[in-house]
Amino acid sequence: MEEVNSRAAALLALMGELLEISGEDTFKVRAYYRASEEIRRLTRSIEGMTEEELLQVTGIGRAIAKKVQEIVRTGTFHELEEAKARIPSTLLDILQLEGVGPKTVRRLWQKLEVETLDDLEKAARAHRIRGLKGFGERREREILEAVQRRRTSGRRMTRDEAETIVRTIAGAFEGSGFEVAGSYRRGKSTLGDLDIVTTASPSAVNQRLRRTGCETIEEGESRTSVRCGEKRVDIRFTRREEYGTMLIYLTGSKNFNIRLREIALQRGMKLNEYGIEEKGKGETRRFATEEEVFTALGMDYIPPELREDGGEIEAVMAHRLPHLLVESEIRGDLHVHSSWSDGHLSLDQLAEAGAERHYQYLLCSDHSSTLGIAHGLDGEAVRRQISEIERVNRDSECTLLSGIEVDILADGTTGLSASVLKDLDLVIGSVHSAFKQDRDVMTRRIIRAIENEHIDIIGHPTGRILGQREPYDVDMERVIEAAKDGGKALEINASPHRLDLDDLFIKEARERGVHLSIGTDAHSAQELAYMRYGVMVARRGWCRPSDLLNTRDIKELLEFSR
DNA sequence: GCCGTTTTCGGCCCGACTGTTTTCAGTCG
Repeated sequence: MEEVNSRAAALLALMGELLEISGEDTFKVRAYYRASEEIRRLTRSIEGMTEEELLQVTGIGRAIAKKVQEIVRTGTFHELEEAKARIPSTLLDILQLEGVGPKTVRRLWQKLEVETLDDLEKAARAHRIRGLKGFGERREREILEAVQRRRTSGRRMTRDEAETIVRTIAGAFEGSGFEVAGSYRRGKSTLGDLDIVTTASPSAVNQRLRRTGCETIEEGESRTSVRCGEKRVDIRFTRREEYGTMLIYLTGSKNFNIRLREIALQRGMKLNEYGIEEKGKGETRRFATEEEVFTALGMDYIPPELREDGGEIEAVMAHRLPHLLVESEIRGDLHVHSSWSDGHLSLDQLAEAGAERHYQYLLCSDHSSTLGIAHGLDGEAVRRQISEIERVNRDSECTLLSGIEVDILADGTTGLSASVLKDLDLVIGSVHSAFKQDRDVMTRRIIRAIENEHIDIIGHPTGRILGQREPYDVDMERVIEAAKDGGKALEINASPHRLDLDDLFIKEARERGVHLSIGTDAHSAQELAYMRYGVMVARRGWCRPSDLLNTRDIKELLEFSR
């Protein structure tokens, strides 16, 4: 959120990592991680917060409150600077390796003077690691492999990449059900690995997995891990009558599980992935569904997308969890391209594809002509497209709305003139050039577009492309404020390569009452199905149906643009 | 380092799996 908040969150997390390597008490380490997470999620700026106000935030006590204030004043805090002087920061790269934790990092550093990935690779190749007590040949080889994997990949998966892997291994579960849990089920935009729960028999699955071409990492009766195309997949076997607790456990998040188990303890129960044990009774109650588990804990059901320990537990206790948007409430897609610019479908085919998805409308939003590569439309082409859309709409179940995705030029003006834009049903303004502008220039550029009376929606507001391009430097705080003042909408771009806005900004915009719209940015009929990703991140941002323009019927929608 | 309808001190989520262990520490989720 606020720049200073993310800085403080990063520094507190860094402190946690350094303390881990120093061999500090794990509870102290956890306290830093917890405080970091809380500050990252905070919607107000820590700048100007008093110590007493900071203490109101759960997970922040006297000591961390003072450090936070020191960060606001000086940009860092002295314990952190001391720790950094003591511990080489390059050790953090080693800590990130698969199978390498803080104790290992510390020993490699102190015994073998390993400080960098290069040092580690050399030590492994020279067989110096196997000489350490507690390490063997095998461990040395695994460390070396982890270093090499880091060098070749390490990038997180997009959701469509994850789905490809799921399709590859689905055959191994044939006959029995399986469900992808973990961050996938929580609707995260990118995924580090995949977690699968199944009631299938371990031996059958293990045997079939070997034929999928995935490499086995470990194999057991209750858990098996494989690597498919460099990505790790963890599979947990469970009995049908324990499915509910196992699914909760494997869906996470980790912090959510910790909170849930703490709540169970407070109520005299012990929760694990097999069930709930009433304290002192020694007898475990089992649950086939998640709903039953939440009920047993005295809670309403919490949808997976909210399970981040980001306020949902407090909300559910107060019975104030929002009714989240579901995909069937979406009445249309508010960002699609046709063959008039760089899309694959004609206007007739678009209308047909929309009707197949039972949509009332599709916003046809081709590029404007300033974007050369995309064969954009000029004013003349826009006029011809409008009359062509009128023709298509005469006998189509799904109405095409006339629109454009107009470039927001470097100075904040638009790539098409007002005389063209005024005749369109809805106008999306997007940044497609000059990404390197500094924060203030970029922010003012986008705000100028928001203030343009003809622009209704800001497309992919931060410009990120997952795993490829960082967001441009923009103060979303100010953009959200401007969108609120101007009554304009911010887009949730549902392309799995963008998912922009992200969930935290969605949540903030929603809380401030800013309109949001979901657009798939589809260039083909299949890509209209990206809507599910958009709904997923909207749910992660706590969106109710009324927060989205897409749930309006066509008449209400057009009122928005007036 | 944080926290309190058990507690202002003494707890802090819980279990699977691995390697090199002769009884368990480290890592992971």
